[in-house]
Amino acid sequence: MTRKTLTEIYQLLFDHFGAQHWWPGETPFEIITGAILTQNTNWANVEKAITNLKSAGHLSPKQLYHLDLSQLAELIRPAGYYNIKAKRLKNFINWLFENHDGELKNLYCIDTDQLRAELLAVKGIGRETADSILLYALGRPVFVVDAYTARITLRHSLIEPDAHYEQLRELFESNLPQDTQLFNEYHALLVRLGKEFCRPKAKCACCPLEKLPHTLDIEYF
DNA sequence: GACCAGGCACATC
DNA sequence: GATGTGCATGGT
Repeated sequence: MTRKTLTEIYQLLFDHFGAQHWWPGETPFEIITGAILTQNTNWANVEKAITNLKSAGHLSPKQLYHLDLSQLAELIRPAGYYNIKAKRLKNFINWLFENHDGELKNLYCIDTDQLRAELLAVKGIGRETADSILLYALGRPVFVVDAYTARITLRHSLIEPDAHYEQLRELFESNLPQDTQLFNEYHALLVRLGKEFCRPKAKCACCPLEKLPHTLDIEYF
């Protein structure tokens, strides 16, 4: 039995699926908006909401800052939970204006741990959303854990069933080089794998790495 | 019609 | 700390 590291597993996924080109968004602010809108929501629905915001000329911190809450909610309606997500977007914008002059570029010089704590203090931004913002919008080497990550690692006995978010994050961050591009691609590949092979009610037999070439001898640590 | 989707806050025990 | 619930649209 060949033992494979998380790095080697990554290589198998990359060789199989190729680059995923995440995050799908043209600007850091679009990425942040998508991170909030995609909470428990299909990405296709999020794209519709983002298209609405773009078409209406509201996809910037300053534009959103001045946009009425009910108007914002209507624009993002396709993304679901539109009332609460409108508030969450406003909460982020208000934090940005009250603490950082409304400029994303002012975040670049802030220490990652402090920035994460500030983001988590914004109502509506939890661990996954904060880490998605840090990694994909701000380029910090933070591993993003999501439902797919938990499901895949659990089904392959990489973690205990009762493992928490931070334990999952630690698993990846402590066993991989602190490399933003690697974390970017790895998370995207896990999502790709999860979407295709690791549905909630699917059994392990149909699930992930067994289906990939040359992976039958994987033993996780 | 049921299930699912790149969560989070809050109430309750 | 663990568990349950509300939030909602749109695709399969």
